[in-house]
Amino acid sequence: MPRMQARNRAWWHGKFRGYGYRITEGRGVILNILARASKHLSAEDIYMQVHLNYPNIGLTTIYRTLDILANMGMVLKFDFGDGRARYELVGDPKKTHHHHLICTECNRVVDYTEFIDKEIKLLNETEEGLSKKYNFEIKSHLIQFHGICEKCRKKG
Amino acid sequence: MPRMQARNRAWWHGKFRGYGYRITEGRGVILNILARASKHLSAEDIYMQVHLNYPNIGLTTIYRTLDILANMGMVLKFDFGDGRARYELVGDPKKTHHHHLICTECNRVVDYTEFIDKEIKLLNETEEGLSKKYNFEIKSHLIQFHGICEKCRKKG
DNA sequence: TTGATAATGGAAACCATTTTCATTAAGGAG
DNA sequence: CTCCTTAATGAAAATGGTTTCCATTATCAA
Repeated sequence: MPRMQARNRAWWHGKFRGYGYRITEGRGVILNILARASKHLSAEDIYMQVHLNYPNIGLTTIYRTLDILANMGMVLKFDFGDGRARYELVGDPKKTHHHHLICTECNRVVDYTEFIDKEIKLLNETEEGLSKKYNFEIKSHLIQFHGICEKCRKKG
Repeated sequence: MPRMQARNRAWWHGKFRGYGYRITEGRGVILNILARASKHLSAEDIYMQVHLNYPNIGLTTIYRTLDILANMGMVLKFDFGDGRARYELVGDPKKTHHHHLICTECNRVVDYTEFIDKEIKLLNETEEGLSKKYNFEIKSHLIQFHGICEKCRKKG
């Protein structure tokens, strides 16, 4: 693997440095793929894309990188019920805050951003109330709706 | 395993019949344990309790029963992030509707029922809107808050 | 440039869950 | 109640996503 050029500092270098992590080519590649797709990728999805251009980067590195990214809050990890975790890069909260509609038959996932304003308001109130009552430091929330998607409804 | 007495019909027999499932001792035992605990049990938790009095009921049966219970809507299946699914018997919605606060450090789970009224209202509106817009038949929702619990905060 | 050590990859381990398959038992028909 | 079809079961094996191990490589502070 070629040596990283220390010259061009990518947007994510600062954050990595702040956490004491080293800057490596593999991490950059994974972040770029996440940034390009930005939604719903499984570890293997990422691995396959990485492998096209960097066949010597292993699946283990994908998992390890996703793990530290999740710990840094740079990616969100989801479970849509199909036995593999999915990862999304966290972007500008105002633009990208969304939740998921998950089809329990075909596992299709629809992102929605509607009704988010009201939702955020309620969530903030709830978080505040819960934090006080249970002395819980709330870091994030998860909202999903489960049901049958359009295509599966038509099928049967 | 002794033959089931057909005489005393337990509360769940009707539902099972309706779905074409047979009434077996193992299923009754599992349902009783779920009804007694009613929260957060993993398949193995249930297996261990079952095993005390019914050592010939296998883990496979636990999984299979939980699966059909979930399909019938009699139990909810949760993922609290520790790699094993948890199951809760569904009770009277008005009494038992609750969501979870999950500690990302120790995996402790707190149930909360506060703020549920407002939440339900918003949820209903959102579900209605989403159903129309995406032609999605919404069956259920999942709300979780993640953070650090009281004990872990004190630890440091 | 160098040295300490973090990061890596490949293989093996892990472990919750599912599948297989031979056996048992539920429950409708008679 | 008895018979018979077939759903349900248990033990063992398989599965498959994720993690661990460990020897090697590469980052980066000095």
